[in-house]
Formats: sequence, structure tokens, C-alpha cells
Amino acid sequence: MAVSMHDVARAAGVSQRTVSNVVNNYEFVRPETRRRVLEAMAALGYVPNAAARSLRAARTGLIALVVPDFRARFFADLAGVVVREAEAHGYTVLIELTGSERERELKVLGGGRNQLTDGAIMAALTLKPDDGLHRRPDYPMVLVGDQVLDPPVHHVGTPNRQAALAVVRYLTGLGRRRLMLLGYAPEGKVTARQRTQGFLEGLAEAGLSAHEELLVHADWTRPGGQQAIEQHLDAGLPMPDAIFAMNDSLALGALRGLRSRGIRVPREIALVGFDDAEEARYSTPSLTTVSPDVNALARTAVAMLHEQITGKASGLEPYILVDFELKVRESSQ
Amino acid sequence: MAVSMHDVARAAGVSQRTVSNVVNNYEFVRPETRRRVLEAMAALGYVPNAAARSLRAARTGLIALVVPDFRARFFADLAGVVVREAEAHGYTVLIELTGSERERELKVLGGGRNQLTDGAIMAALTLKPDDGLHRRPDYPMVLVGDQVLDPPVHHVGTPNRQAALAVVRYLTGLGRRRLMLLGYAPEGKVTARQRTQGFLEGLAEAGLSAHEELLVHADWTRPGGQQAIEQHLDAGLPMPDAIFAMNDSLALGALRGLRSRGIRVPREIALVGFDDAEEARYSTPSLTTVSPDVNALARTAVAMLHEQITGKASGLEPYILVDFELKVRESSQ
DNA sequence: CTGAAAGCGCTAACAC
DNA sequence: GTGTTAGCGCTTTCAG
Repeated sequence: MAVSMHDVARAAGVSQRTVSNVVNNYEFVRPETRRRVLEAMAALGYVPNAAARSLRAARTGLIALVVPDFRARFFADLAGVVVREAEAHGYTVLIELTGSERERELKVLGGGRNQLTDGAIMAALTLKPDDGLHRRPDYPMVLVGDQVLDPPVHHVGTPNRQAALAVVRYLTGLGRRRLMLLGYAPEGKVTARQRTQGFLEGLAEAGLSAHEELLVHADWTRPGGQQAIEQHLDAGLPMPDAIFAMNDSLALGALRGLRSRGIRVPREIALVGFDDAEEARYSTPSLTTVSPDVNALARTAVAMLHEQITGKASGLEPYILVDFELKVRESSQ
Repeated sequence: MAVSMHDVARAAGVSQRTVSNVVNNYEFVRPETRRRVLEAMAALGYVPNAAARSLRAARTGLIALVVPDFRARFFADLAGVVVREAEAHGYTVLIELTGSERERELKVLGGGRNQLTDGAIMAALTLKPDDGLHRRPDYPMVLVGDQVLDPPVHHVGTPNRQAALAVVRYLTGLGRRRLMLLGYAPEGKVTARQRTQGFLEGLAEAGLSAHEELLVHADWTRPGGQQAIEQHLDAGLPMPDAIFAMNDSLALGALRGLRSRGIRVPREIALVGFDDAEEARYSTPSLTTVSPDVNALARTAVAMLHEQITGKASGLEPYILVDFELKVRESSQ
């Protein structure tokens, strides 16, 4: 067995209570006593036991970060900031990788593993509004990305509609007139719908109408983007003079497709993505893209969760959209 | 308070012991009793309390994965497999991001946070051999990547020397004669030294001698690679006909540098990286690179750690090198 | 300012 | 097969 408070207490000639006071930085301990206890702790190599503390305190100091996969740069970034931020609030982060499996996301709604965590920050990809009913109501939770549940849950996201609108304004401002929306998915996730909405609003604003053939379905992946573009071009469908891709993977795939057909970017077609993935900076040409403020996203999520856990009166709205920035790079100018 | 075993026991009209038996799938419980208990659990919404269990069992079921940063694709991949594999062994993974800070890596050696974890898998970047002394000897630990500690710790890695050797054999086999080693760092990490060793062995084997001016120092990053190459070229130093970069970031940076100076890859210079980062597949030209078997790496690490934690007689060596593969792509042929 | 003592929820001897 | 029971190490009332 490891050394316990009791052992330290005996060694220092004080009661366990006093040791606890020292460990928890209770103010009113005589300096001399504190010193003795600290010495005993060091001598014995005392390490507090987290399990016992949790058991007693009814909180574990652990929060779960539930994401599909760290290979998506966005989630890797998110994890970094969440871990840092959580630490500042006294939490340790426990990772749950869902691989975009519905089963696993549902499990989190039910309170996760064995009351192991005090709450969860989740990027849900597969949940549907109805799933909100499966939620254990007393389990603190914050959704990152899209609001997908119906009895709505605390949530922090990117203003998809506004960002898409900003993209269209930017492109039409450059004089582009035939805009393609790549990754169109009217039946799909909220994300897709919101971005589509912004896109269409932007067109309307510029007095343009949406060409149905320029709303192009595609898997939100590189191969998806490449294929869709190649098919579109090979089918002799109307050429756009600008493409807004639903995410950077799509955009980079499209870039490949365009190149393979000898079309120059941005000369003939301007290209804009979404997410500001690392590759966006390093592709040739580098990719103009919407950069969500991941930092703010993570900070806000942790703060929201902390409030729920501690039950403090919240200064925060239960639903927050953070900033974004349109990073203009070579692919559009 | 949440509902406890006691509550369930009362509701089912059995003793707490029996509930425990059911929860832990103890074999010898009468089916009828089991059913009753299960029903009571469902009715009350019982969830076992992890803290209590840990306290009692003196293990938490948590293991720490300690890595610098998930933005490096290698670690993102690693995390994915480790989490999956850990789950199969009944562990949950807790993330510790070090940001390559020595302080944080040292803390892990000391046993991590409050006996919260049963052990750790760490990719140490900043530790020096002497730091091995700081290690808490009874804290199970597996190093991934390089063996850096002196009283050696269980470890699983990539055969750096052999891989570098394979690269050189491949390049000389293609008829290349003036090989540059990019990212040379003789005073640096073991990784660097091992790869350098393999590189030099390969040259010797081919009857070539190492040109000192072709051992090029550089930060192991994209900008580092680009700068180093541009400086080298602009200084009029001897042109290589092949470059082996210590990692893919360097290689991709170099690619940019070469392109900016109008040098064609692979026609004039063949380029090989190390790590098989995702971008390596999507660059133009795509990058030939050494692909470590991350799956095997992670599986082995978890298995090793599990053995240490359970104290089972080990079938595994305490030091294991996993496979690698040379992924030949456009940049070298 | 410090001691004594009561559990938090669970596991695992030990009985029967 | 099931009940009794003793803690695991800690926080926290309650007394001094």
C-alpha cells in the first residue's frame, strides 16, 4: 500500500485532520506545524489518493472530451486547448474517441462511464434531435460544433451561416458570378444546412440566383471533392468561376481535380474552403478558408461545463457562437 | 447522492454482496436472483461508482497517454490506436499533453497526477538519460519512440537505424550518388543519431563517402526544411541528387524550397521523408517516406503496460522494435 | 488552530 | 449461493 495521510500524521506527530488541512492549503495552520507536516510528506513520499478524494467529494475532477478522431486537425487543435483550459480550472481530461459511431455518442448522453467524469464536452456527429431524450439530465454536458439535440443542450459553435455569407460576399466582391457550392447536402447535418443557407443568402444579396447544377453533392473528403469536380467537368456541366467547398478536405480534393483537368486556380476558378486545416496553408496554391476561433471555442466550452458542474449561476448564455476569420490566401486572388 | 449498491440490494431484497456479485458477473448467482437484482438496478438507474471501486481495488482502470501534441499526425494516429487497444484491455485513456515541455515529462516519471492512473505510455521528447533516476520505480511505464532513459524503461520504437539504412539502399539502388541528410543533429536526440548512423552505414555499404556539406542542420519543421535548402542552394554548395529528410515536415519544406529554386523533384533530386504524415500522401509530388507501423506500436505499448500493471510474467521483451515500410511515391521515382 | 470520528460506495475475506 | 463485515484514504462535521 502507498503511504496515506495517516502515516504522514503519525510521522509528523499531528492528527490526520491537520495533514488534510496542509494538503488542501487550509489557511489556518500554524506555520511551524505546516512545515513539520510538509517535511513528513516529503520524507515518506506521500501522494494523495485521487480515488479516495473523489469518493468523498463526489466529484472526480475528470472531464471527458468526446471527439470522433484526432486525425482531423480541427479536433487535434481543440484537444490541445481544452486540455490546457481544463487544467486551469483544475480538471484532467479523459479522452473518448467515437470514430463517429452513433453507439458511442449515445453512451455519452447516458452519463459516460461509471460516473467517472464530472461532465463531458462532445463534438457529436451522428446524433439526431430525438436523441436528446436519452440524455441523463443531471450529467453536465457541452456540445461543440453543431447543436443537434432537441431539448437543447449547452452548446458552443461556429456561425456557419454568417461565415458562408461572408465567403459569398467576398467572392462576389471579387467579381465572381457563377458560384458552386461543393458538398451540398440538403438532407444532411445542421452544419451543411446552415452553410447552404448562408451561401444562398449571399447569392440573393448579390442579385444572383442559385444554379441548381452548381449545388454539387460530394463526400466531405478529399477523394469526394476530387471525384465530384472531375465528374462535373467531364459531364460538360456549366463551369463555375468560384467554388465554395463545405470544408478544406473537399476543397483540396477539388484542387487536385481541377489541376488534373488543366484548370488554373484562382485564375479561372477561385476556391474557398472551411476549417483552416493545416494543409490549407501548405497546398499550392495555398487555400483561402474560413478559420473558426478554436481557442475561443475550447475556452468557452470548458467554462460552460465548469459552470454546470459547480452549479454556479451562469454569466454565460447556454448557446454561444464564437468568432471566425476569413483567411484569404492564394487560391482566391 | 446517486443510488448505491445498498439501495439496489434493499429494493431487490438481497444483500449488498449479491448485488456486487451480479455487477461483477460473478458466476454463481442463481438466475432468478440475478434477474431480480438486474431489474432493481434498471428501475433505480444504478450506475457503479468508479471512485469507490478504485479506492477499494487499488487500481483506477485509467492509463495516461503522454504526448507532445496531437497536431503531429503521428501522435494523433497513436492516440487512436492506444484508446481502442486500451479499451480492449479494460482501461480508459487519460490524456496528458506536454507541449514538449521538460517539466511535464518529468512529472510523469514521478508517477503522474495523484495516483490517478495505473500507468503511463509516454512519447518523451525532452528527457535525458539521467532523468531516469527521477522515475518512481513502481509506476508502470512504457516509452514510445525513443529509449531515452538510462536505467532503461520498457520501450517500443521504430528501428530508426534500419529504416534509414533501407532508405539509403533504396536511393543508391536508384543510382543516386550524392545523398544529402537533412535535419542532421549529431548532438541531438537518439532518433537523430540512429537515423544518421543508418544513413552513414548505407553510404559506406554503397562505397560512397559522406560529404560533410551534405549533412545539413535544420529545424525539424517545414520552415526549417525550406530555409535550410534555400540557403544551401543559394550558397552554391554542392548539389545532391537525393535528399533523405529526418521527417516529413522537413521533407515537405524542402520540397517548397526546391520548387522555389526551380529544381525538379524527382528528376534532379529524389526526396524521401520519415513518418508517413498524411500530407505526404497529398503533396505534389507525393512523398516517398518511411511509414512506421503505428498500429503495432500502440498495440505493443498497451500490452506491455498491461503486463506491468497486472504484474504478470511477461512474454514480451522489455524493448521492442516494430516494423516499418518504405512507402515509395512520386518524389523518388 | 487541532483532534476524534463518521462515513463516501465498493470489494473481498469470512461465515453459514 | 448468499449474508456480514471490515476497511480502502480521504473530507468534514463537531468539539474542544
